[in-house]
Amino acid sequence: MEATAPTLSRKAQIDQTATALFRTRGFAATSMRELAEALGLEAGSLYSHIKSKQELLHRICFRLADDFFAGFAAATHDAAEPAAVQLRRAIESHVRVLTQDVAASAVFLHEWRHLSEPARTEFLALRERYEAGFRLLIQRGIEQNDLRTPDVAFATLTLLASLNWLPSWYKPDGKLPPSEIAHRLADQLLLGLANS
Amino acid sequence: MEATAPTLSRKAQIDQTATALFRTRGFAATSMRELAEALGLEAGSLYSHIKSKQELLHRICFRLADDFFAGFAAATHDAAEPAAVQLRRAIESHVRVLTQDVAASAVFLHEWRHLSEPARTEFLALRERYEAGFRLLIQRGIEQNDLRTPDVAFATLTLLASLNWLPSWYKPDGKLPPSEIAHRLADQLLLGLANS
DNA sequence: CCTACCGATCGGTAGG
DNA sequence: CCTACCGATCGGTAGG
Repeated sequence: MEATAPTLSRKAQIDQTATALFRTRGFAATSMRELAEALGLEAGSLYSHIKSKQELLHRICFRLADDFFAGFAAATHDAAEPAAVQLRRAIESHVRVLTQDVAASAVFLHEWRHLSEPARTEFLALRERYEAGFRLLIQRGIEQNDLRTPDVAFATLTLLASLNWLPSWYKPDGKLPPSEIAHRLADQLLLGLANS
Repeated sequence: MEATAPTLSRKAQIDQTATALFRTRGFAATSMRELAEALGLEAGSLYSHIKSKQELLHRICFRLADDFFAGFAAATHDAAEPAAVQLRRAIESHVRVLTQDVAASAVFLHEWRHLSEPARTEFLALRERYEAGFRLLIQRGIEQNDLRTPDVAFATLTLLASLNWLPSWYKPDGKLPPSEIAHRLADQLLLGLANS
């Protein structure tokens, strides 16, 4: 019956617990013994479910990357829309992915550098491609006269930076629902803090 | 005569090299043997200059904290100025500290959680106090009718987030001088991306 | 999934 | 600043 608790496969349980530990203690500072203990088993037993510690990090980082790309694609699917509207949708999608699994997002944002090669290089290429998507939206928004900025690349980095700080303070049980957070972030970034 | 290279004390050399390693590889993943090798000596020899690995992290993090506070105090010294002007100065000061030593800034921003207690708690209290300073400026800017935002705490976090992403892409030899970067960041954050 | 273990490496110290 | 070393812990494996 197990009414409330969702039944996760052992592998999914390991992923989830590893994500939480990597987030709070960092990848390098988390030992496989800690992870095993958090799951209530012995260190050696982990290896009947996973190949290595590195594999855990790899799966976390690349699953998130997939989610970000899927969300971006959906947000910009309607080519008839103004770029500024697509940008707003893309911001909301980005926030949705971040808030859906804050722990995994934090690992994605801060622990990717511990990926071993060639995964690390591959990861950076994906991230660059994702940023390029936002850059293009801002560029087109300027051409359509809806946006303005002296430096598109600069503006893109700043925008994503504001969004990516979210996992460091967002609490899933907070009073603001993710959609409202996304809305406010988009407003603040697009309209600024200055009055008129 | 050692014309160009500044003569650093051995301890300062250790700090500097440790900062660079902690930044690129992370605190936990950096071994004292790596650090020693980068300095051209044996691991054991480090301990005639420092007490522990932890001491290195502590010094880096708290020196930066001092710099941020000193800059903020100078930026907001003139109580006769409108809060919005003080805020702009504080943003510029923050960017100046970040760009002055990007490696140390990155360690300050990402490796502080490896501080052992009670330093870690003390550090978080300092950070909270610093954020409160920005929050107050934004609050007063609203009262003086120069700023607007539905949520001051939210706006403060977003603003600092945008600034704090800088060490992850800033290159000291880039074409934009720090003052210009500060100016653009302040503009983008205060005025937004939207046209009119 | 456990027991028992491997070689490697860790932060740090003693003695010079 | 080096040599030589300490106990502890690391990721991972063999065999069951």
